[in-house]
Amino acid sequence: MTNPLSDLDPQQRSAIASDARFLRILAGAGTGKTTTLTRRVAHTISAHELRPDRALLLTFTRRAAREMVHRVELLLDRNENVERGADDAVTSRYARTTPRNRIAGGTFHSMAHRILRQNAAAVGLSQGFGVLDPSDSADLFDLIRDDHASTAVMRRRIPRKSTLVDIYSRAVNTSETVSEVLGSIAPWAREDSEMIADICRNYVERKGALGVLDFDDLLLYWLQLLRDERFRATIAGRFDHVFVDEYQDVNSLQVRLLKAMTQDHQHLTVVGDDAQAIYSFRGASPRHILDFESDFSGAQTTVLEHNYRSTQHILNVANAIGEPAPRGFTTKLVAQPTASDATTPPHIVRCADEDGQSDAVCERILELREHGVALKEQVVLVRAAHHSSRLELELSARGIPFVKYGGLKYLDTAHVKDLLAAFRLADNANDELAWFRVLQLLPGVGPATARRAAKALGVAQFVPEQPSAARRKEGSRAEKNAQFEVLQLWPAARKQLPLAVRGPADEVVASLVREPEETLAAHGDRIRRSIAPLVEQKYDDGTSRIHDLTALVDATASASRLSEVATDFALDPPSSTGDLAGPPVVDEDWLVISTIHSAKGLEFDATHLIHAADGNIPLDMSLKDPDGLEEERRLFYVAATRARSYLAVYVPLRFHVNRHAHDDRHIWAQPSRFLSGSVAQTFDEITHLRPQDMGVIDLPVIDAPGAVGAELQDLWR
DNA sequence: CAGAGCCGCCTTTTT
DNA sequence: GGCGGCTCTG
Repeated sequence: MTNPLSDLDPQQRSAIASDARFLRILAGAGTGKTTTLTRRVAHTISAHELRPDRALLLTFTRRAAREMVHRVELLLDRNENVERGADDAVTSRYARTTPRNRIAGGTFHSMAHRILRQNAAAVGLSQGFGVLDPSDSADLFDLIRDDHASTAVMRRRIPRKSTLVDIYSRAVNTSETVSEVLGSIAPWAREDSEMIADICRNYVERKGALGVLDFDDLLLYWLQLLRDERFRATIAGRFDHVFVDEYQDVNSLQVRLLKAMTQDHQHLTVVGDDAQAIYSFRGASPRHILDFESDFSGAQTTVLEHNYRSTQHILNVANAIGEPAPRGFTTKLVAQPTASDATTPPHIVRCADEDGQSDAVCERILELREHGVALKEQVVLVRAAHHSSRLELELSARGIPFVKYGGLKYLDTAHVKDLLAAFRLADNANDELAWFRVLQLLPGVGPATARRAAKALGVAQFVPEQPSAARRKEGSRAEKNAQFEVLQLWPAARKQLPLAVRGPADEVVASLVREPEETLAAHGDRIRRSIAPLVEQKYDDGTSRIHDLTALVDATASASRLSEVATDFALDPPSSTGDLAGPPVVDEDWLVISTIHSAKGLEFDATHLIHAADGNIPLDMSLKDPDGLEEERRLFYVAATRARSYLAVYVPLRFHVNRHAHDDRHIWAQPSRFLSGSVAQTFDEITHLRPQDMGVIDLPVIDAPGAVGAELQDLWR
C-alpha cells in the first residue's frame, strides 16, 4: 500500500500529522492550504477512529464549506475503500448514497443557525425564528431613526441606515463601545454617540419584540448558549475536533466562540495567512492569527511556504507587494521549479480610459482563449463591484459570456424581498418589518400609510415588559393564536388604506393564511399570485421581475415552512448573478468577474485586475487611517496571487467621476501607488491604444500587434 | 398639510 | 438604486 502522504511536501506532511492539540498552520497563498486542511481533517478522523460527524469544520463562506466538506468525504471514502479493497464503481455509488462520511461543517453563521434552531427555547426564541439579513436590519434602523428625529435637521445628522448597521455590527463584533466605533468609522458623528447608542439599544429591543435575529445575533446567541455550562457540555460535546479555515478573518467574538467550543477537548486546528486579511471592516483582525499561541496556551505552529500555484514571475510580484508593509508578511512565497520555465511576465497595461480598458481586457481575454486558456480559467478582478459595469457592457456587445460574483445580490432586488416578506408574514404576522414592506407595494401607500396600518394591526408597539418568550413557551399553539389575533385586526387596519387598494390588500392578506390540506408549495404560489400584479405595477421592468418570483416558490419544495425559505435566502444568498438564472448562455464556458474579496481562495490561469488607478486600488475611501492602506495592500496581494500563469493589471489614465456616468466628467488617474518602485520592476509595461486614442492621448505605442500572442503561445502550447 | 412622487446627487468590501 | 430635498396633489 502506498503512503497516503507521499504526494505532499515535508511541511504539509508535518502539518497534517501533527499531534498538537492547538495547531496554527500559517499558509501563504497557493501553498496547498485547502489540501492540507482537508487531509488533516481526514487524517485526524482515521487516526482516532472518530465518527466523521464528530469533526467540525468552520469556514467563512458557503462555497468553501461545501467544497471542503466534500473533499474530506472523498478522502474518507477512499481510505475505507483502500482498506476494503473495493473497486471504484462500487465506491462512487456507495459514496453517493451514504452520508456517514459527512463531517459537520459550514459557515460560522450557518452553524449558529443550526444550533439555535435546536435550542431555540433555551434562548427565548420560537423554533421558526426569523433571520434578518443586513438590509432588513437597515430597514429596522430606519424605522427607529424616524422615531428619534422627526425634523429634517435632526434627521440629516443621524447616520444613514446602512451606516447604522455597520456601527452596530462593528460594536458587537469587536466589543467596542459605540463611541469607539464612531471614532474609527464615522468620526463626524462622534458628538451624537449617545443618541446613536440609544438607537442601537432600541434596535435590540425591537428585534426582540419581532422575534427575529440578525446575523450578529446568531453568533451572540450561540455564545450565550455556551456560557451556560449544561448547554455548553451538550453543544461543544458533539465534537472532538474543531478546524477553522481562513483564521485571519476571525473577529474577537469568533475567537471567544472557539475557546468555548474547544475548552473541554482542546482540539483546534486553524489555517490562515495574515497577508490575506481583508475583512477588518467587519471586525476581523489579523491580530487573532498572530496571537493564536497566547490565546490558546500550548499551541504550536507550522508554516507552509512552497507555492504550487503560480509562476516565479507572479510570486515576484506578490513578494514585492509585501515588502513595503510595515511589519512584513509572515510568509514569503517560493515557487516550486516546474517543467517549463518559459513563462510570460506579468503586464501593466496602460489604457486611455475606461472604454479603452474594456477593449484591452476583451482583446486579451479572447487572445488567451485562442491560445487555449478557457474563459473559465480567466478572471477579471475588481476592487468595487461597480468597477466592472462598463466592461460588462463591452462583454455583452461582443457576446463573451460571463458570471459575476459579489456586488449586486439577488436578495437585494426589491421584488424578491417583497415576496420573502410576505412569506415571513405567513409564519409570523407579528413581523412589523414585513408588513411595512408588503403594504408599501400597494399603489398610493407610502411609509406613512404603511406605518399607520401596521400600527392598527397592533404590531408596531413595542412593550419592553412583555417578553415574547413567555408567550412562546406555550409552544406552537400559542404561536398560531398570536398569528390569528393579528389577522383579526385586519378589518381595522385596512381602513387606513386608500379606498382603491383595499381590495388587492384583502387578497394579499387572505393569501397569507394557509388553507387546510394545502401544500406548502401551493400556499407559496397563492401568495405569489396575490403579490405579482402589485410587483408588476410597481417596478418599471415589472414583467421581467415576475419571472424571478417563481424561482422563490420553487424553493419552497425543500422547506418545512415558508419563513424558512426567507431565512435560507438570507443565510445563503445566491452568490453570483448566474446562480438563479442558470448559466449565462448555452455555451458551457464563461468568464468570471469577481470582487477581490469574493475571489479569495480561488485560482485561475489568467487574472485580469482592472481599475488599478490610485483612488480605486487603493480605494481612497478606505485610506482614513494607516491600517486602511495596509488592508488595501493585502487586497492587491490577494488579487495578484489568484493567478497561476498570467497576470495583467490594467491602468486607465482617465475615468469617470460618477459611477453611472451620465455625464462626461473625468478624473486623470495616477497609477496605483502599489505599482511603483520594486513592484513595477516585476512587470512589463505595455500600452493599449485603440485607433481613436491616437492623438487624443499622447502615449508611446509599445504594444505591437501580435507581440503578446507570441509570448503567450510559448506558455500554453 | 401629509405624503406621494419626482429630480438630482452619490455610491466599498460581506457573513 | 438609495437618499435628501422639493413640488404638487388629494
